[in-house]
Amino acid sequence: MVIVMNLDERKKKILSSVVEDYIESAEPVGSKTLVEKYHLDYSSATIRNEMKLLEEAGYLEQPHVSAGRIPSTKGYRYYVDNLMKERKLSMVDINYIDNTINGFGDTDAIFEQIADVVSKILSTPTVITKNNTDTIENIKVVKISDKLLLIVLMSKNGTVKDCIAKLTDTVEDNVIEQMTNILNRDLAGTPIKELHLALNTVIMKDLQAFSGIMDDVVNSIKYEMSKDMKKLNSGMEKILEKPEFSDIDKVKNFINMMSTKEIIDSALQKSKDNKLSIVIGSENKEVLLNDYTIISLDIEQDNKYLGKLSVIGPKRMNYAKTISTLKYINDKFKNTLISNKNKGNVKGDNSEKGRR
Amino acid sequence: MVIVMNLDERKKKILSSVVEDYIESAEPVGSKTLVEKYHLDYSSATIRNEMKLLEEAGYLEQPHVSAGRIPSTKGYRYYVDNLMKERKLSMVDINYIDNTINGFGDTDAIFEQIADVVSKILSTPTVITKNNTDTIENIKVVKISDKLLLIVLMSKNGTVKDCIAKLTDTVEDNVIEQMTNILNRDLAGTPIKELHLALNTVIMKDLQAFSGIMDDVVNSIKYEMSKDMKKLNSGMEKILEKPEFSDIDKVKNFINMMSTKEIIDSALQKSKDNKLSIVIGSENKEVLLNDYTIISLDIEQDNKYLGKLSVIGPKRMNYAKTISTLKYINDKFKNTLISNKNKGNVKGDNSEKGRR
DNA sequence: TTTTAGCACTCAAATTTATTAAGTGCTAAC
DNA sequence: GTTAGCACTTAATAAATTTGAGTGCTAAAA
Repeated sequence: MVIVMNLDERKKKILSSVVEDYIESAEPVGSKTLVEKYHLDYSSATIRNEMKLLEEAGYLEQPHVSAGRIPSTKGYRYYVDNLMKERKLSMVDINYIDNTINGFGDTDAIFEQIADVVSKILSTPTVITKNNTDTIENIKVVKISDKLLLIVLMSKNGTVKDCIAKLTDTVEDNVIEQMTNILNRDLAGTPIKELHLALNTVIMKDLQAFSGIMDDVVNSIKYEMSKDMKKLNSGMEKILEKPEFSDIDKVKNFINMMSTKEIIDSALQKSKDNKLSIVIGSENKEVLLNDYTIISLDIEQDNKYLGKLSVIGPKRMNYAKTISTLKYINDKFKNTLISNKNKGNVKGDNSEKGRR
Repeated sequence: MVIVMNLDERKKKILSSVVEDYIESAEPVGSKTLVEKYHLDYSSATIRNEMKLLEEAGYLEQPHVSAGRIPSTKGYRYYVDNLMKERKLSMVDINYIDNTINGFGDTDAIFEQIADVVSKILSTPTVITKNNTDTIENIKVVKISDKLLLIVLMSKNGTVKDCIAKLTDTVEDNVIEQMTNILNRDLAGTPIKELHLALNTVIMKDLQAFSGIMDDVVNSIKYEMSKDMKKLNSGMEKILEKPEFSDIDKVKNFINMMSTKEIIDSALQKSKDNKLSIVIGSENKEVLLNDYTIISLDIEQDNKYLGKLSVIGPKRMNYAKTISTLKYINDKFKNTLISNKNKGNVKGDNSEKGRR
């Protein structure tokens, strides 16, 4: 679909240098800088001619005539697709991730930890979108005290979510059992995003008799499931330090945009096919996001799609580092977290060794 | 301790008008504005003389010689203590609160809802500090599946908190029972803030035998209890619109300050004696907070102290509205939320009526 | 044909200067 | 005690000036 120009080696080198310098410095890059800093064995005049051609081909832009060049969306795209070198995550970052994400708590808690860690490392807001195509597999209701029930929802993909229901009346054990059975019968297999609706139907159809208790239980479930379908993470403190946010209006617009669920929602729905999706600047249909890049990675486990981890920042973001961070998190996630299969196996291995 | 000047009626009226106008407009208030807007039956020259006296007495300050006056910390203090009229919360706000806070979820979830609502109404960041002098009353451990335990912690004050522990090995029912008994025996009465320490002791002393499972359980509890002892709430979007944040450095400093746990921590510990505490500007020992006011209200229920609800904003905050909002929340809280006694009573009343 | 030195030109950003308007303090009269 | 009137101060705004980074083009060199 997109026609990729054939760039000769020198042009590639120049483009890649401009992108990398601009990512680092946030200043338009001039011909002199390129020659000096990136040891291009040509005079600045030659580089200037090349840059002009690159601009005419749409890879670079010039904020104004007496400024250096900055990459265009097309330039970033070419860089990401063809020029960028994979880089390994630094040991500092690896250690930080390993020591911070501990796998305690329910799925949401772990997602939150991940978003936190990614924000810290990349100095960027991070959003986690949970998979709401996942379906309910099993519901348990546990009586904690006279008027407190604990409801545990387990999904097909193995995530766990629980909520507390405070009852207005006391309730008999056998009532709880009946209720649990009905809930399981009617709700098993329901996609989480349809749970809201399904609960209404269930109440109408089969749970009239329990209406007193059910209101409390159902409302608790609804509330728990409805909240933070998208988990927005701060990371704001650090992104504000970036030079693109030296303008107060940009700060406000960005913060507002990030708080507008609809914008973020629609932006994140794009990447359906690819596990790693990179949407740069004007590639994003939402105009307000045209100055930003969103990089998302599907989080999977045992080939089950659990959700999407997305990073939102200025187009001038460190693509290489972002991608390697996301990938590292995903690898870690696959092997250690939420499911305990592997953790169990490791222990199993140890005990076998011990046995001989 | 503080010497309160005797201000005559005219001075009081002027001071109160300056404070209220400045709270509304964020601009230094001049003598002419006062005469016109607040119908003071004197010429601007007279008002100027009075303002000069008020400044000399320390109630007002002048940003520069050709500007109007703004209230000093002492001026705000006098206003809050002596001049401010209590105002009722508007019906719009009351409805918003009533419709948004629903009482579902555990204590943390409800606190979060409250912080959210307060932020929205006051356009200000809101912090909730949980009472960590509360003690553990009862611990329940529920087996959800082979390798999943649900641990429910109930405190003396009636708050509930739960966490999920993922086990590395399967566990027998009777083991869970034994473990639960030991946990309850050893931990009942432990203050929540000492739980971390106490857990270590318990493991050392009585739970050696269960070490395999306990690690997971204990870590889960620890993690759950350690996180968000202070729940910081955003509300940032809206506070940024206020004119004091038109300077980008102030924005950054404020956001950084709010993210620095220690500062907020120490600032909130002040108000020990009073249920409603107001710390204005330089009354705050933390220098970074000298431009801000913190208003906190103890949240209580059945005379039990559950935590503190605090609002942080510029000195120029709407004191009357903030206070009435906090009070309304607290009243609501006392009667409806967390505990279900009242809710139960209401239903009971209904059924009695129905019975006749 | 490709590269480069050299120079005129452009334009944003920084700096300086001028203008404006809001508000005061003081004096002298009411 | 109050107030009209006026000189004075100063931040904010606008306008003018300077500076400097970087370009594009031309013509000569490789």
